[in-house]
Amino acid sequence: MTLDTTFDPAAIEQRWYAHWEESGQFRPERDDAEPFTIVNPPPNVTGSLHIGHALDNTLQDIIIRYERLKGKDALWVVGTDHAGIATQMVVERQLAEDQKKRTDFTREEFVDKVWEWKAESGGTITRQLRRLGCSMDWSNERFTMDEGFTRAVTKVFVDLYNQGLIYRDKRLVNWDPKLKTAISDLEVENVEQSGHFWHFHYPLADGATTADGKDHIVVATTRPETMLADMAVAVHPSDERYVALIEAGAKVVLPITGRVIPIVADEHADPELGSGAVKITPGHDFNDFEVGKRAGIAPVDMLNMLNGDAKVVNTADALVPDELIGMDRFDARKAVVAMLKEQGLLIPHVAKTKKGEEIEQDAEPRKIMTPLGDRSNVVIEPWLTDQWYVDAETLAQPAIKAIREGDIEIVPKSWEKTYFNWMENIQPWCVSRQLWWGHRIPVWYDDAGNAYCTETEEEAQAQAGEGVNLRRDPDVLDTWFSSALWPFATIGWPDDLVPNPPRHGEVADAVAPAEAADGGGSPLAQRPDDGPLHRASAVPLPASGEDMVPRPDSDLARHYPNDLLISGFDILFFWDARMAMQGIQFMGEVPWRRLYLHGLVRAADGSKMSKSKGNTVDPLGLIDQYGADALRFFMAAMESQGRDIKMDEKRVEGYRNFATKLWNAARFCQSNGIAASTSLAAPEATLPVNRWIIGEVVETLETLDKALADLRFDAAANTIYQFTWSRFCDWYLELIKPLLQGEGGADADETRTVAGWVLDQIFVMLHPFMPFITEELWHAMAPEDSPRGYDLITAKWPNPRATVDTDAKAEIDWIIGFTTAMRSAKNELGIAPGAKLDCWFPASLEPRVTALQSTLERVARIGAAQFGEAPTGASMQLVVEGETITVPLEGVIDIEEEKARLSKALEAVSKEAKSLEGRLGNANFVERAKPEAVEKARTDHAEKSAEAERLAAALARLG
RNA sequence: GGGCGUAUAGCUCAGUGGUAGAGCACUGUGUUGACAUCGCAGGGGUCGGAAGUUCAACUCUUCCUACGCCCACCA
Repeated sequence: MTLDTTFDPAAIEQRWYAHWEESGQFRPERDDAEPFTIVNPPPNVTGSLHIGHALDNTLQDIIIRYERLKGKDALWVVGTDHAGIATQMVVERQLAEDQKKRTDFTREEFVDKVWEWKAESGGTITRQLRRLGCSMDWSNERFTMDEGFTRAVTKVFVDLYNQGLIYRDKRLVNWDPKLKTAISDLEVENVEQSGHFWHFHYPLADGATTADGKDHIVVATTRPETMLADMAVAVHPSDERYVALIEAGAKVVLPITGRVIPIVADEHADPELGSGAVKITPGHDFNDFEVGKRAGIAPVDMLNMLNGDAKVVNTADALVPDELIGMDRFDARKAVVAMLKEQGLLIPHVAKTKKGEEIEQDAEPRKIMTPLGDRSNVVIEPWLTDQWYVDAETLAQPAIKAIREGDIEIVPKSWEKTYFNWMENIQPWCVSRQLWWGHRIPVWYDDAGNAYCTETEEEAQAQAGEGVNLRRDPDVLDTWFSSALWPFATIGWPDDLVPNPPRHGEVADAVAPAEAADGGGSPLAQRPDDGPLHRASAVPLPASGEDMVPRPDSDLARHYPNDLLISGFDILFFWDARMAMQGIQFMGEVPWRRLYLHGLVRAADGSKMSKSKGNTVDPLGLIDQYGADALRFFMAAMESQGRDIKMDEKRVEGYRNFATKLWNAARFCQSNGIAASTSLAAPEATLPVNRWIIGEVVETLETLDKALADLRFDAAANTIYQFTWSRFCDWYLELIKPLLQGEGGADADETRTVAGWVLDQIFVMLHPFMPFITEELWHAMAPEDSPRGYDLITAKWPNPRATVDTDAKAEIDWIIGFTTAMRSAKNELGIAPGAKLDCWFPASLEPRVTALQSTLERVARIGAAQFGEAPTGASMQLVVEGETITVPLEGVIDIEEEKARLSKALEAVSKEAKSLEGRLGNANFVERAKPEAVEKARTDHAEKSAEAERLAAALARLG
């Protein structure tokens, strides 16, 4: 197949991707091969491919293609996430366009609508991943709400419940008043906003006074409206101003409503801050909640004055003024301040104007760290509700240990500290969400409020007793609760679990696979923990992995633990850490051996890309313009560990040029009768240039393997780039041109064979980075008479079985050195680059130069070669590896220019020689430095001195 | 307040205990059949600052400065 003169990525990308996928090559049958597994972070089903996905998936695809080429049973698990809040919001927005809202429908109707939406629009991102060239196993594409996954989620919830690791609790949660759901700590973003800081008086009850004779206590707050739900004023137990009040059991009268509340002693109050007294609103502040509990207030008794919309409602004591009821929290804030002011209890803040005048304000302006919901972007309200919590602290312990003991390697290592810091201070994880779209919590309540947590309603009914009225918990689970199961629930858990063989029995494979796979009499039905599910104790049971194990022949057994997880550091806590916890809990083993964390792709100016800022770069646009291969190569080349990537479109363009370069090199080979070889081993070669390039392949391969083993994507990409362009194209192809142009013969045959072999090695080594162009060329360059029987994607990684030929390397290095010196000298002296110049070589070089005559004529543009003592007179002199080559140029060059050129070179070399001389003259260096360093300094010095002498001599000859 | 990261050529970034590299940009030059999405040659950096360790520091240590990120707290 003759290659087109231009390379058109769009034309080949679609064709090859479809072919790979249709022919099942993303996961070829390799039952006997060593498994290698990566699970893809499931993108939100609502998502479309953004630049961060492009990075994340390119890196994974490079590794998975590399491992596949190395012959492993490489599995890249793919699927999408149901993305509870995000998806529900998308569908609600769609309803809003028709002037409808979620609550116009029943829950079932709405959920059906979401499924409809998913069926129609949920495939966007998976199509886009294909455009990037990602070689995932689509035959097992999963969804976090598909049937099997749902079973896994339910089982995990029930198991954790039975183990006492999931419980229901009444406490403050982060409440999103816009989405009207609880969210976890991680979904809250703390943003600094300008706010106010008010001070006011709480009059002391019963005529009491403070130690300094005041009849009130000053409190300060940024949220005055919550004072209506205050339940105490706290002071530090050792605060002299208030000890007497505490001892006397003094109280304060809450302004506006006149409710009398106690003064309590609590270490939380900082005597150094303000008055040292702090209002306590246990129902609306996380710190106050704790203080309240210490003061003996049970959560059920805590006053709550807001509803789910963050509007004022009556507290339990009905002590909210009527005119505030129904008011939004921010309006209530203004109203409360106005009331306090009216009662003369507001202490004005004295500020200075720019002119130095003092003015009074109601409050001190202040920067306040404000909690915002990451989805809704509204201020989060601490709100007292019943929610389901996961005992994250217990689950975290083995996950911490796994990193400490090296069961999981985090790359780059610097992230370990962040991981430990978070895991060691982990808080209970609120997993219930007041949404309709998601995994419904598998808990049923009877009319008395007893909870039954079972996998099915039937089981719950059985437990509750026949005829008992049951009502299912309306909440769904946090999306991350389900995605935490991704590494094992996508590959057969829990269906492929079988009871652990008896520990004392010598028969390890007691369970026949066939029997285990049988659906009806599944061993699952007799699992040991069958039976009453209301466990009395909260003592953790053994992890499921200890009594149930993966069936030996299953994917679950084979591909868990996964080998590697690649994710952005931004989901380290959300997802990675939770996978570590759940993986260990349910599989008894870490989810993956290595965790690679990459950074963010930033805009060209270094700012964070965001839709609202309008500075996003669309990866699909880049693919359209430069090709998927170029974008992928960019991502790889820019991915150095521990650093974000700044978008640089010029660089993407550069890698498009690289693809074009390779295309043209292939065209050149093709037009010269070179076909890519099908031999794994390097061909036999006699010519230095061929022996040299084989050695270069060997070295490149070593460097590349090392870089990929270390997950140094940048080093890997640069290695193959540099070899292809600077070695193969710039030198090897130029050096073999004269050999190809002659009559033919043995040398030409050998060269065609070697060139074809090297080309083949490039295709394979480059394939993980640029899968499309390499697959295209790999087929196009196959010998006419023996087309490839299989595709590059499932070909074999290079194994040249050759070594570096040092003699050949020395010779080619000399050619490169001589050619470069010649070109440079000509350029500096203003001699036409094409001018063929006769040269006088030292007699010692006669054999080499004679053998290389045609090559040197071509690349270095030499004319006649003569040997021995050069004639005197105006000449250009080249010093190459310590030997002088004279190029007589009587009448052609300006002798002064040549002198200047040589002087400059001499100066540079002398400087280096002198520096080395100084070092060698330092006794401390010679005595204390490593012997290799001293030896190297000696040889370098000898070399530089010799070169300096040569240059000096050359200069002298010019008079 | 705690933690992490970054600072190297005009720009974007690699890098190593032994006197600095790439791509782009820039300058000069070249189109007698692979490629102008190209070739050849070249200019350009006291490696953020200070001190220390060392025979030797861009590299290791400490401190400082600037920028960025994460976590916590601010009643």
